[in-house]
Amino acid sequence: MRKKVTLKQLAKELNLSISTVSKSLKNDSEISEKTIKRVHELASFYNYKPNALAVSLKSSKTKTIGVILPEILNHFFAEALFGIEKEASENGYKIVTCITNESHKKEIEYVEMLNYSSVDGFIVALSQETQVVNDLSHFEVLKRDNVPMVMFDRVTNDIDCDRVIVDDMEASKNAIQHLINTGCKKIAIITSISALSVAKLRIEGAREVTAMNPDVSLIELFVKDGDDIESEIEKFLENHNVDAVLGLDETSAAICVNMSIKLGRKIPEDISIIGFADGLLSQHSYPKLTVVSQHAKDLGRRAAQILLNQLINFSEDYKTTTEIVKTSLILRDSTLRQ
Amino acid sequence: MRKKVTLKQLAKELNLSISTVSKSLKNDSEISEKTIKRVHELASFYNYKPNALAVSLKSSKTKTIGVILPEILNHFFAEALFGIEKEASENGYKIVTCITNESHKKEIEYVEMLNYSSVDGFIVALSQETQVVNDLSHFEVLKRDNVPMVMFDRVTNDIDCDRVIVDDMEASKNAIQHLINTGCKKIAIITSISALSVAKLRIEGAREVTAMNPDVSLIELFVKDGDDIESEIEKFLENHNVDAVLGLDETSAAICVNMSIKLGRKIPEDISIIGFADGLLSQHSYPKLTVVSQHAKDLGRRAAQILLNQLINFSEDYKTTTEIVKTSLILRDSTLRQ
DNA sequence: CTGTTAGCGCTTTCAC
DNA sequence: GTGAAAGCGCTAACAG
Repeated sequence: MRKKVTLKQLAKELNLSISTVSKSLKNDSEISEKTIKRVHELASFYNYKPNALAVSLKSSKTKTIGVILPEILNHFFAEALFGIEKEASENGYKIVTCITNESHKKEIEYVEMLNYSSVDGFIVALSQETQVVNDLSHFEVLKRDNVPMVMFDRVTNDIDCDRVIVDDMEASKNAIQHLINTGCKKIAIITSISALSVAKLRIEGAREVTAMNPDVSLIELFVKDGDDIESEIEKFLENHNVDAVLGLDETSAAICVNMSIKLGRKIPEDISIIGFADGLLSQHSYPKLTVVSQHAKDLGRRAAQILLNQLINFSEDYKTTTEIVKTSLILRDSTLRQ
Repeated sequence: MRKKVTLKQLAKELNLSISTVSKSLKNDSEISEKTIKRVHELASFYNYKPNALAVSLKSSKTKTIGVILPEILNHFFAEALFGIEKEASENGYKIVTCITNESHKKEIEYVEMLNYSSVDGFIVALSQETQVVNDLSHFEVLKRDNVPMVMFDRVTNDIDCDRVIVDDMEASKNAIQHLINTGCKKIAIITSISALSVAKLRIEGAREVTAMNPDVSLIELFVKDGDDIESEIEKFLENHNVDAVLGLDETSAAICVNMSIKLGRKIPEDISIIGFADGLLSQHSYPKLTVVSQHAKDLGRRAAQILLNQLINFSEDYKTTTEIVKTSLILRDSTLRQ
């Protein structure tokens, strides 16, 4: 099928040895100007490109990063992937993308598939199932083999690796504090992802701030997987006359906006809404949603930078870091009282 | 850093030759039961896995597909990627994902990067710039080398390869016809991607149907790259008292909904809206948007299936096909008169 | 300045 | 039943 020019063929045609051709292509000072020129000319005539596989086998570097994501339809991860891909490609690395669909089993399969030896390192966000069952043996194997790895967003402290996260607790505190500052007294937090590490931190932050404000009450709605989110939220909003909602994930937040409108609640006069969301969803909702931006693209970029740094300047006694990317509250018209 | 067990080491430890070990692991009938057992035991003790690079170099198959996408933040492509990844991984293939960001130059770089020889085949959706300048030489090189390739959604007829597309013209016709059937007389088509092949087909379809209905008028708004889409659309809706809009891309459609509300137009009493959109955006807009679904996931899956079929049963005289995936109009509450 | 050689880890043919 | 040897395409140490 595909027949590609090799050093061997160039060498034969030029009546040179393979190694001379190889060195010439690298403009090795050992080789005469004239030979270098001849070699380059024939090489570009045939559009010669070294076989990446052979180079990798020799050098045991693939210039490839394995990226393991729980989802891709979620805008957060799409954006993170975008950041990772950008950083990687700018540094001459490719990425192979694996989507676990929140499955622990698939995560294990992917890690095993990529470890032999098609990638130089990993960037991973844990699947929901992995976080629930808390079985990390597949990553322990990687660490034992000293494979560079950085986790982002969905991380664990049980594996010693670099981490890039958002300060979810702080972000949540700020959001709740902002609601309190603008006069809200009866605040709801709503989410369908309460099992995730990130959601737990957001919940904790919300509780902490409300605990410090005795005149403010906090009501929590955790929609279970499989429940009909829309109707659960609608019911909840009907039964609890809250004056503010913090949606802990994009979907919950967007649904809160729509259901409030449906129930005839005026935003922001009757109800203030903030969401953890970055996506188009919130930019194009009406009214536009005030959001806690997690800067997913930056998270991804940063994770890639840290990994690339490890790949390029590897040293035996590497110290692991946890980097916290700042979130920000992006105020958008009219989901908040002034 | 990473020290992996090789056949060589197993062979040494077992006092066997490399080839015997290799055959044993494949349960070759030439080898004695006893040896096979010993080998398997030691192999699983060391958790031996063959080095993928070496296998690939030998077989010149990488079990990897190169996926070249113009964007990933666009839900359509995220969904297509999801479909591709799913199909690929179910068949033991990995994907390397490249995002051109609509740049022709990056597209060329990626194709060259992957062609030597890290992927077995390509799945590509052309970048906007490539469609505009219509320079396809990088793909011609691939075809000359007989590299399996399938294009989807953003395709060209100038390269002889498999294609998976949506019948954009038909879809557009159906949408416009639906608007006409529900009594709309002054219809607008709005888009910010008028340069793309897909948009051109949608425009053509709309024109064709309206031409056949003399009492219906069609008004077109093509927002240029770089313009402020929101205000352009707002201005347009203010100046043209249309009773229906077909948004040719998700963003345009969502903005039409929001701007109509902002301008006090009642949906669907004053204005009916349909959009080419699959995303959460439309599912969670309020009122929910009626959409032409492009079934992006199926497009991706199908593209992958066709490519995998080529990779697995390759024959010299392969006939190229263009497959058309059906679209469907998904009616959602209240953006359309009944 | 150029060539020989060994080797990355594996598969496969051919001897023994 | 088992092993030696060649080769995938490349790099690099070492000879000449």
